[in-house]
Amino acid sequence: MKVTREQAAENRARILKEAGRLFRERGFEGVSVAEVMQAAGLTHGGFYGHFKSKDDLIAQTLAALTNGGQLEDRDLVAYAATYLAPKHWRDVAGGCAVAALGAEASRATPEAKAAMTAGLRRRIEALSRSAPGETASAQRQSAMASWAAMVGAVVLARMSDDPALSEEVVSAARAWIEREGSVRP
Amino acid sequence: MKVTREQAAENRARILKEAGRLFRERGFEGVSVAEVMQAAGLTHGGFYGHFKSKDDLIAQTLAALTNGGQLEDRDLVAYAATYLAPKHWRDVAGGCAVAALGAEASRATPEAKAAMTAGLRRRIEALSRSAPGETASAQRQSAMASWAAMVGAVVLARMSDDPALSEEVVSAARAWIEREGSVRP
DNA sequence: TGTACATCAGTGAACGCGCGTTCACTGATGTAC
DNA sequence: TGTACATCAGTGAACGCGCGTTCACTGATGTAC
Repeated sequence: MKVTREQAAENRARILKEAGRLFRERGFEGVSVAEVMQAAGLTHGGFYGHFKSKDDLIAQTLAALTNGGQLEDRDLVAYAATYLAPKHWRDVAGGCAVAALGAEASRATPEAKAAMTAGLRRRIEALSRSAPGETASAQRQSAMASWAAMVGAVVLARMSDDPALSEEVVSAARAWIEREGSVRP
Repeated sequence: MKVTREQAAENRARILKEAGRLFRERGFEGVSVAEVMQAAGLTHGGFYGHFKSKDDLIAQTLAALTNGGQLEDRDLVAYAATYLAPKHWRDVAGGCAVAALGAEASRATPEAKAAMTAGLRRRIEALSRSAPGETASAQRQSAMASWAAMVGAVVLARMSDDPALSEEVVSAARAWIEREGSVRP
């Protein structure tokens, strides 16, 4: 049964949204095309009308997750507080795509890596504006180091099976970023 | 054909070693049991004489990678310089298991997570000894934040398809850790 | 030390299953008149 | 505006393949005497 062009576009968007949740939750290879389609309320056969292949879906999902919408123009320290809060780092399916899929994306197709690289550039530029430092270059350096600490802290916190240790790690990263952000050298 | 007990132990060790390389390079689901056995110079049928299942192999590989041998008792700043050097972060198959498999390990079995948690504790304790800070607690906090920044920087550097950007990120993290390590607050 | 045999590490064929992908079909949409 | 038909988004059965795992078998090892 055919469907409105508008409806088809909505379906495609829903596929991407559900793929984003499922991939972050279980990884690219832990989710089948059929599962994504079912989550979007469709059957698996229609998938190839929207995407060339599963690899294509992966690349487009990453592009949507890391380059969709505009970045909140928030202060670096405030951003770190949100990013490192339990509400964010415990929410694997709804949280940062880099922390959940960064390592896997580096082994994915060139298209997937390109999407992640573009997202990384955007994030660095957004954080640089409020990062500590005398020069633009110093600000950029702070932004990159802070971003690395945030991503790493979430990876470590999720990897730990001890909630107290997880909390210690994200708190340590938050404190470090706050200290750098308030005390300008 | 049977084989010396000693030879069997060597075979088992070789399976773990090859699994470690392959898993870091391609992820848990990107490597088959048969590939691991072939890399170890054996056939796939013998696998279940050494391990209960593929999940068991994953857990034991992670345990061997993160808890095997003793940690180099090096200075935090020196350790960061090595960890963030191109020679290390570009070597996915031979490099840090946390940066390569941390996110995937958090979705793996409880045994796998337990191995990673134990490794995390060891690493934090080792780095704490030379980390900056007035008190043991402050040192521990520095060690955790530095470790998060190292892991995150390597994840980001590998994710980027632009070598210049990758280099920028690891250098920024290195500079940050060095600055904290030399200027005691 | 030498012999006889039970043990068991490793082999390779075979299994059932779920995966990504294809394809003939359906029927509502949207266009041409 | 109304009708006739081509289009094409979505369906569901089917495909070939590679995977994790099992199992009957082999033959060198290691033990009991």
